[in-house]
Amino acid sequence: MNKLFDRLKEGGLKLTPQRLAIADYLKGNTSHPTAAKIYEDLKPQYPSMSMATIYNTLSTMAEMELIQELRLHKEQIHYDPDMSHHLHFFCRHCHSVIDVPHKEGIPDFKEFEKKTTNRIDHVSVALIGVCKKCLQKKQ
Amino acid sequence: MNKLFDRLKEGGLKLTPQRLAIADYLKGNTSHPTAAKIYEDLKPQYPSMSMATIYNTLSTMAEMELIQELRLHKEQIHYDPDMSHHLHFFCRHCHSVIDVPHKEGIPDFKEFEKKTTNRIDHVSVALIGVCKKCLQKKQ
DNA sequence: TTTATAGATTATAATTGTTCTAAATTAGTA
DNA sequence: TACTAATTTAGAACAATTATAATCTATAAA
Ligand SMILES: [Mn+2]
Ligand SMILES: [Mn+2]
Ligand SMILES: [Zn+2]
Ligand SMILES: [Zn+2]
Repeated sequence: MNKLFDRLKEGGLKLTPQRLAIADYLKGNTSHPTAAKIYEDLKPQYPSMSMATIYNTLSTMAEMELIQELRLHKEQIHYDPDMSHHLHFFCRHCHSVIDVPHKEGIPDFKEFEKKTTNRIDHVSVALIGVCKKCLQKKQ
Repeated sequence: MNKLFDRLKEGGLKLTPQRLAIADYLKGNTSHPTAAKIYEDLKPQYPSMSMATIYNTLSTMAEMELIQELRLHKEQIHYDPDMSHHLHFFCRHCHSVIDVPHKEGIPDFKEFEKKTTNRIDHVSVALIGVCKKCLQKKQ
Protein backbone atom coordinates (compact mmCIF):
# COMPACT_ATOMS: atom_id res chain seq x y z
CA MET A 1 0.00 0.00 0.00
CA ASN A 2 3.04 2.26 0.41
CA LYS A 3 4.71 3.09 -2.86
CA LEU A 4 7.91 4.28 -1.18
CA PHE A 5 8.25 1.00 0.67
CA ASP A 6 7.46 -1.05 -2.44
CA ARG A 7 10.20 0.74 -4.32
CA LEU A 8 12.71 0.01 -1.58
CA LYS A 9 11.70 -3.63 -1.88
CA GLU A 10 12.14 -3.53 -5.64
CA GLY A 11 15.56 -2.03 -5.07
CA GLY A 12 16.54 -5.20 -3.25
CA LEU A 13 16.71 -3.58 0.16
CA LYS A 14 15.73 -5.39 3.34
CA LEU A 15 12.35 -4.54 4.71
CA THR A 16 12.94 -3.40 8.23
CA PRO A 17 10.42 -1.93 10.66
CA GLN A 18 12.44 1.28 10.70
CA ARG A 19 12.26 1.70 6.95
CA LEU A 20 8.56 0.97 6.94
CA ALA A 21 7.98 3.49 9.72
CA ILE A 22 9.87 6.19 7.83
CA ALA A 23 8.13 5.35 4.55
CA ASP A 24 4.75 5.48 6.27
CA TYR A 25 5.63 8.74 7.97
CA LEU A 26 6.56 10.34 4.66
CA LYS A 27 3.68 8.98 2.60
CA GLY A 28 1.51 11.91 1.58
CA ASN A 29 3.32 14.14 4.07
CA THR A 30 3.36 17.75 2.85
CA SER A 31 5.06 19.25 5.91
CA HIS A 32 8.63 18.94 4.59
CA PRO A 33 10.01 17.50 7.83
CA THR A 34 13.64 17.51 8.90
CA ALA A 35 15.47 14.40 10.09
CA ALA A 36 15.14 15.66 13.66
CA LYS A 37 11.37 16.05 13.33
CA ILE A 38 10.97 12.55 11.93
CA TYR A 39 13.12 11.19 14.75
CA GLU A 40 11.08 13.00 17.37
CA ASP A 41 7.74 11.90 15.92
CA LEU A 42 8.74 8.25 15.56
CA LYS A 43 10.38 8.07 18.97
CA PRO A 44 7.26 7.05 20.94
CA GLN A 45 6.71 4.02 18.71
CA TYR A 46 10.37 3.28 17.97
CA PRO A 47 12.31 4.45 21.02
CA SER A 48 15.50 2.72 19.94
CA MET A 49 15.67 4.19 16.46
CA SER A 50 18.85 6.08 15.75
CA MET A 51 19.36 9.32 13.86
CA ALA A 52 21.84 7.42 11.70
CA THR A 53 19.03 5.15 10.52
CA ILE A 54 16.86 8.14 9.69
CA TYR A 55 19.67 9.75 7.69
CA ASN A 56 20.64 6.46 6.03
CA THR A 57 17.10 5.74 4.97
CA LEU A 58 16.46 9.28 3.74
CA SER A 59 19.72 9.30 1.80
CA THR A 60 18.87 5.99 0.20
CA MET A 61 15.41 7.21 -0.75
CA ALA A 62 16.86 10.40 -2.20
CA GLU A 63 19.42 8.45 -4.23
CA MET A 64 16.61 6.30 -5.58
CA GLU A 65 14.75 9.51 -6.41
CA LEU A 66 11.81 8.57 -4.23
CA ILE A 67 12.04 11.75 -2.19
CA GLN A 68 13.83 15.07 -2.56
CA GLU A 69 16.22 16.81 -0.22
CA LEU A 70 15.47 20.51 0.14
CA ARG A 71 18.42 22.60 1.18
CA LEU A 72 16.64 25.87 1.73
CA HIS A 73 18.93 27.18 4.44
CA LYS A 74 22.19 26.14 5.97
CA GLU A 75 20.68 24.89 9.20
CA GLN A 76 18.76 21.79 8.22
CA ILE A 77 17.75 19.63 5.29
CA HIS A 78 14.02 19.26 4.68
CA TYR A 79 12.64 16.13 3.01
CA ASP A 80 9.76 15.96 0.56
CA PRO A 81 8.10 12.82 -0.80
CA ASP A 82 6.36 14.91 -3.47
CA MET A 83 8.51 14.46 -6.56
CA SER A 84 6.22 16.47 -8.83
CA HIS A 85 7.59 19.72 -10.17
CA HIS A 86 6.72 22.39 -7.65
CA LEU A 87 8.45 25.19 -5.75
CA HIS A 88 8.85 26.04 -2.09
CA PHE A 89 8.29 29.03 0.11
CA PHE A 90 10.55 29.19 3.14
CA CYS A 91 9.72 31.29 6.22
CA ARG A 92 12.91 32.63 7.68
CA HIS A 93 11.27 33.16 11.05
CA CYS A 94 9.74 29.77 11.85
CA HIS A 95 11.55 27.79 9.13
CA SER A 96 8.33 26.31 7.80
CA VAL A 97 8.25 25.16 4.20
CA ILE A 98 5.16 25.63 2.08
CA ASP A 99 4.46 24.19 -1.37
CA VAL A 100 4.07 26.64 -4.22
CA PRO A 101 2.17 25.33 -7.25
CA HIS A 102 4.36 25.76 -10.25
CA LYS A 103 2.97 26.80 -13.60
CA GLU A 104 5.83 26.98 -16.08
CA GLY A 105 7.37 30.38 -15.71
CA ILE A 106 10.95 29.43 -14.89
CA PRO A 107 12.98 30.74 -17.79
CA ASP A 108 15.34 28.43 -19.56
CA PHE A 109 19.03 29.02 -19.55
CA LYS A 110 19.90 27.23 -22.78
CA GLU A 111 21.66 30.34 -23.98
CA PHE A 112 23.89 30.41 -20.92
CA GLU A 113 24.66 26.73 -21.35
CA LYS A 114 25.60 27.16 -25.03
CA LYS A 115 27.69 30.26 -24.51
CA THR A 116 29.59 29.01 -21.50
CA THR A 117 29.41 25.21 -22.03
CA ASN A 118 28.64 24.76 -18.37
CA ARG A 119 26.03 22.03 -17.94
CA ILE A 120 22.94 22.91 -15.91
CA ASP A 121 21.33 19.90 -14.25
CA HIS A 122 18.80 21.65 -12.11
CA VAL A 123 17.34 25.10 -11.56
CA SER A 124 16.63 25.64 -7.90
CA VAL A 125 14.05 28.27 -7.04
CA ALA A 126 13.13 29.16 -3.50
CA LEU A 127 10.83 31.91 -2.27
CA ILE A 128 12.19 33.36 0.94
CA GLY A 129 10.04 35.47 3.21
CA VAL A 130 7.82 35.53 6.27
CA CYS A 131 4.77 33.29 6.54
CA LYS A 132 1.24 34.33 7.35
CA LYS A 133 1.42 33.07 10.93
CA CYS A 134 4.67 34.86 11.71
CA LEU A 135 3.37 38.08 10.16
CA GLN A 136 0.32 37.94 12.43
CA LYS A 137 2.39 37.25 15.53
CA LYS A 138 4.54 40.30 14.95
CA GLN A 139 1.60 42.66 15.12
CA MET B 1 38.59 55.11 -3.86
CA ASN B 2 36.89 52.06 -2.35
CA LYS B 3 33.15 52.41 -2.14
CA LEU B 4 32.79 49.54 0.32
CA PHE B 5 35.24 51.13 2.70
CA ASP B 6 33.65 54.57 2.33
CA ARG B 7 30.30 53.10 3.27
CA LEU B 8 31.73 51.49 6.36
CA LYS B 9 33.11 54.90 7.28
CA GLU B 10 29.71 56.49 6.72
CA GLY B 11 28.23 53.82 8.97
CA GLY B 12 30.36 55.13 11.81
CA LEU B 13 32.65 52.13 11.94
CA LYS B 14 36.30 52.37 12.77
CA LEU B 15 38.62 52.21 9.81
CA THR B 16 40.95 49.39 10.62
CA PRO B 17 43.63 47.86 8.38
CA GLN B 18 41.74 44.57 8.49
CA ARG B 19 38.53 46.15 7.22
CA LEU B 20 40.39 48.00 4.50
CA ALA B 21 42.13 44.82 3.44
CA ILE B 22 38.85 42.92 3.19
CA ALA B 23 37.14 45.79 1.37
CA ASP B 24 40.03 45.99 -1.11
CA TYR B 25 39.99 42.25 -1.59
CA LEU B 26 36.29 42.26 -2.41
CA LYS B 27 36.29 45.36 -4.64
CA GLY B 28 35.43 44.25 -8.15
CA ASN B 29 35.98 40.63 -7.17
CA THR B 30 33.76 38.32 -9.24
CA SER B 31 35.09 35.03 -7.84
CA HIS B 32 32.52 34.71 -5.02
CA PRO B 33 35.09 33.80 -2.38
CA THR B 34 34.38 32.03 0.89
CA ALA B 35 35.59 33.30 4.26
CA ALA B 36 38.30 30.63 4.22
CA LYS B 37 39.55 31.78 0.80
CA ILE B 38 39.70 35.40 1.89
CA TYR B 39 41.57 34.38 5.04
CA GLU B 40 44.05 32.34 3.05
CA ASP B 41 44.66 35.08 0.48
CA LEU B 42 45.13 37.84 3.07
CA LYS B 43 47.32 35.74 5.34
CA PRO B 44 50.67 36.66 3.74
CA GLN B 45 50.05 40.37 4.25
CA TYR B 46 48.07 40.11 7.49
CA PRO B 47 49.37 37.02 9.26
CA SER B 48 47.64 37.87 12.52
CA MET B 49 44.19 38.32 11.08
CA SER B 50 41.58 36.05 12.61
CA MET B 51 38.71 34.23 10.93
CA ALA B 52 36.45 35.96 13.43
CA THR B 53 37.43 39.32 11.95
CA ILE B 54 36.70 38.05 8.46
CA TYR B 55 33.28 36.81 9.50
CA ASN B 56 32.52 39.90 11.56
CA THR B 57 33.42 42.21 8.71
CA LEU B 58 31.53 40.21 6.11
CA SER B 59 28.45 40.04 8.35
CA THR B 60 28.58 43.77 8.92
CA MET B 61 28.91 44.43 5.20
CA ALA B 62 26.01 42.09 4.45
CA GLU B 63 23.83 43.79 7.06
CA MET B 64 24.64 47.13 5.49
CA GLU B 65 23.72 45.61 2.14
CA LEU B 66 27.15 46.29 0.67
CA ILE B 67 27.71 42.65 -0.24
CA GLN B 68 25.52 39.57 -0.51
CA GLU B 69 25.85 36.21 1.16
CA LEU B 70 25.28 33.33 -1.23
CA ARG B 71 24.16 30.13 0.45
CA LEU B 72 24.36 27.84 -2.53
CA HIS B 73 25.18 24.69 -0.60
CA LYS B 74 25.35 23.70 3.01
CA GLU B 75 29.12 23.60 3.21
CA GLN B 76 30.15 27.22 2.87
CA ILE B 77 28.87 30.72 2.37
CA HIS B 78 30.11 32.58 -0.71
CA TYR B 79 30.36 36.37 -0.68
CA ASP B 80 29.62 38.69 -3.59
CA PRO B 81 30.24 42.46 -3.71
CA ASP B 82 28.10 42.69 -6.85
CA MET B 83 24.72 43.84 -5.60
CA SER B 84 23.17 44.14 -9.05
CA HIS B 85 20.40 41.73 -9.90
CA HIS B 86 22.01 38.63 -11.34
CA LEU B 87 21.90 34.88 -10.86
CA HIS B 88 24.50 32.26 -10.06
CA PHE B 89 25.60 28.97 -11.49
CA PHE B 90 27.07 26.56 -8.96
CA CYS B 91 29.30 23.65 -9.96
CA ARG B 92 28.65 20.74 -7.65
CA HIS B 93 32.02 19.22 -8.47
CA CYS B 94 34.48 22.04 -7.82
CA HIS B 95 32.09 24.38 -5.96
CA SER B 96 32.89 27.30 -8.22
CA VAL B 97 30.31 30.04 -8.57
CA ILE B 98 29.75 31.77 -11.90
CA ASP B 99 27.66 34.86 -12.59
CA VAL B 100 24.66 34.45 -14.85
CA PRO B 101 23.41 37.64 -16.50
CA HIS B 102 19.79 38.05 -15.62
CA LYS B 103 17.29 39.28 -18.13
CA GLU B 104 13.98 39.48 -16.34
CA GLY B 105 12.32 36.14 -16.78
CA ILE B 106 11.83 35.18 -13.14
CA PRO B 107 8.08 34.84 -12.78
CA ASP B 108 6.35 36.88 -10.16
CA PHE B 109 4.55 35.22 -7.34
CA LYS B 110 2.08 37.99 -6.53
CA GLU B 111 -0.76 35.54 -6.90
CA PHE B 112 0.76 33.20 -4.32
CA GLU B 113 1.31 36.10 -1.94
CA LYS B 114 -2.29 37.31 -2.27
CA LYS B 115 -3.85 33.88 -1.94
CA THR B 116 -1.77 32.74 1.01
CA THR B 117 -0.83 36.10 2.60
CA ASN B 118 2.70 34.85 3.06
CA ARG B 119 5.16 37.67 2.36
CA ILE B 120 7.89 36.95 -0.17
CA ASP B 121 11.01 39.04 0.39
CA HIS B 122 13.29 37.39 -2.06
CA VAL B 123 13.24 34.86 -4.87
CA SER B 124 16.41 32.83 -4.83
CA VAL B 125 17.40 31.18 -8.09
CA ALA B 126 20.45 28.99 -8.44
CA LEU B 127 21.55 26.99 -11.43
CA ILE B 128 23.13 23.75 -10.26
CA GLY B 129 25.29 21.68 -12.55
CA VAL B 130 28.81 20.88 -13.67
CA CYS B 131 31.11 23.58 -14.99
CA LYS B 132 33.02 23.55 -18.27
CA LYS B 133 36.33 22.72 -16.61
CA CYS B 134 34.96 19.80 -14.63
CA LEU B 135 33.19 18.44 -17.72
CA GLN B 136 36.49 18.47 -19.63
CA LYS B 137 38.37 16.75 -16.82
CA LYS B 138 35.91 13.86 -16.72
CA GLN B 139 36.58 12.94 -20.35
C1' DT C 1 51.80 62.72 29.71
C1' DT C 2 48.66 59.60 31.94
C1' DT C 3 44.10 57.59 32.24
C1' DA C 4 39.68 56.28 30.60
C1' DT C 5 36.64 54.35 27.39
C1' DA C 6 34.51 52.22 23.64
C1' DG C 7 35.13 49.53 19.89
C1' DA C 8 37.83 46.07 17.28
C1' DT C 9 40.70 42.09 16.98
C1' DT C 10 42.38 37.80 18.43
C1' DA C 11 42.70 32.93 19.97
C1' DT C 12 40.04 29.63 21.33
C1' DA C 13 35.87 27.25 22.78
C1' DA C 14 31.18 26.14 21.72
C1' DT C 15 27.61 24.98 18.60
C1' DT C 16 25.07 22.08 15.48
C1' DG C 17 23.42 19.34 11.64
C1' DT C 18 25.28 15.73 9.36
C1' DT C 19 28.46 11.87 8.49
C1' DC C 20 31.43 8.21 10.02
C1' DT C 21 32.74 4.10 12.72
C1' DA C 22 32.67 -0.16 14.80
C1' DA C 23 30.08 -3.34 17.38
C1' DA C 24 25.67 -5.60 17.90
C1' DT C 25 21.47 -7.09 15.84
C1' DT C 26 18.40 -8.58 12.26
C1' DA C 27 16.24 -10.11 7.78
C1' DG C 28 16.37 -13.27 4.44
C1' DT C 29 17.80 -17.72 3.00
C1' DA C 30 19.04 -22.52 3.14
C1' DT D 1 18.13 -23.81 13.19
C1' DA D 2 22.18 -21.62 11.52
C1' DC D 3 24.56 -18.65 8.38
C1' DT D 4 25.74 -14.31 6.34
C1' DA D 5 25.40 -9.94 4.55
C1' DA D 6 22.83 -6.02 5.41
C1' DT D 7 21.17 -2.98 8.77
C1' DT D 8 20.83 -0.64 13.03
C1' DT D 9 22.72 1.52 16.90
C1' DA D 10 25.35 4.65 20.08
C1' DG D 11 28.55 7.59 20.11
C1' DA D 12 32.58 9.90 18.05
C1' DA D 13 34.13 12.84 14.42
C1' DC D 14 33.62 16.59 11.37
C1' DA D 15 33.53 21.37 9.70
C1' DA D 16 31.67 25.89 8.97
C1' DT D 17 30.10 29.33 11.65
C1' DT D 18 29.20 31.81 16.01
C1' DA D 19 30.16 33.08 20.74
C1' DT D 20 33.28 34.34 24.45
C1' DA D 21 36.59 36.66 26.96
C1' DA D 22 41.03 38.70 27.02
C1' DT D 23 43.91 41.95 24.70
C1' DC D 24 44.76 45.74 21.82
C1' DT D 25 43.97 50.36 19.53
C1' DA D 26 42.57 55.03 18.72
C1' DT D 27 40.82 58.80 20.51
C1' DA D 28 39.40 61.79 24.12
C1' DA D 29 39.44 63.56 28.80
C1' DA D 30 42.06 64.78 32.93
MN1 LIG E 1 7.02 20.22 -1.48
MN1 LIG F 1 27.71 37.24 -8.49
ZN1 LIG G 1 6.78 31.57 9.80
ZN1 LIG H 1 33.51 22.63 -11.67
